[in-house]
Amino acid sequence: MKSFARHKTKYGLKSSSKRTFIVDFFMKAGRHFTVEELYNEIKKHRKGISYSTVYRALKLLADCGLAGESMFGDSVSRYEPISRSDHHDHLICSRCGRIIEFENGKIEQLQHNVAEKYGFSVSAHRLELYGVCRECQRKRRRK
Amino acid sequence: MKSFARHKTKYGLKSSSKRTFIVDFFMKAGRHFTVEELYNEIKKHRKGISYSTVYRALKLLADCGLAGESMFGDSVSRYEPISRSDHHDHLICSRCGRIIEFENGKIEQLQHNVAEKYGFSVSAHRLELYGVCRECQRKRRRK
DNA sequence: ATCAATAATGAAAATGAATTGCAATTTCAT
DNA sequence: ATGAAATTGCAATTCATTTTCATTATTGAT
Ligand SMILES: [Zn+2]
Ligand SMILES: [Zn+2]
Ligand SMILES: [Zn+2]
Ligand SMILES: [Zn+2]
Repeated sequence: MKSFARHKTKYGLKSSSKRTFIVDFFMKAGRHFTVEELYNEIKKHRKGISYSTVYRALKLLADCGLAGESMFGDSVSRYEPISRSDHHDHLICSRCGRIIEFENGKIEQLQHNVAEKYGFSVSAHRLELYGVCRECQRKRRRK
Repeated sequence: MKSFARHKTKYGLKSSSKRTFIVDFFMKAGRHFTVEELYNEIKKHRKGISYSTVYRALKLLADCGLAGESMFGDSVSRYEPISRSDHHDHLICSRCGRIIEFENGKIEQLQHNVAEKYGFSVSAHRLELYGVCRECQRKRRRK
């Protein structure tokens, strides 16, 4: 990832094949991971990378702004790659864990209005809709 | 609280003056508390109530649907009394911790539309705007 | 009032994810 | 190649949450 290289210089980091592997894998995957999920996934593809290293790589990406960190109510942090100014919110299936991303300009605008009304200077927000996804609803019906 | 008494019966609970005190205090306070905050607050008004008891009372209220539980990104659960069908969302000041509640019907409607589009059956949602509140912005300017 | 059954309580221990300390290893500019 | 500095693995620590368990309190029945 070119942008990670940029940050690497900026923060005086040294390169490491392990971290590179983690970063590449994560950025390419383009989906959400807990530290443990990413650790387990990476373990399948390359031996000898510890949990700590995965953890620190994700933290680093989050600090660099290349990864977003969020907790969907279960006290476990989840990370996802941030392409570049691609904001989105989440639909989370309580049954199967599926995470769907969406973006709604009108909602964003209305949020802005609300913040303005209270004199708030908003730097971030999160909108999460919890429920049951279409597939899980179907499964349930068939039973 | 009448509704708590109802649930007490339903769940085969016995009454206890300590728990009653906690529940009353919490429901009347009408604001957000972490377990520790409520514990400390209650300690000022009545001796001999342990952290465990406060913790369990809050959990119970949450199970009964009389308290809402949420985590505002700092990995600490916060509880707030739920009057009855009073949904609202939050503005959270990252500097002073102030929590402001708001409700916006248009946003709620748009959320509903989004869920529908993806075939999601939504049971809950959370919308949190993080930033700096009006007061903190003023303080900062004066410095 | 007494008794048994069961819930509530407090204090300590257990949990579980996040985070850190540290010695060993690797990177990299010189 | 050398040394300063970063990276890594593993164990240890942190910190809120949750559970355990011995003790106490509540409730209904006798
Ligand atoms: Zn699902
Ligand atoms: Zn996402
Ligand atoms: Zn503030
Ligand atoms: Zn609230």
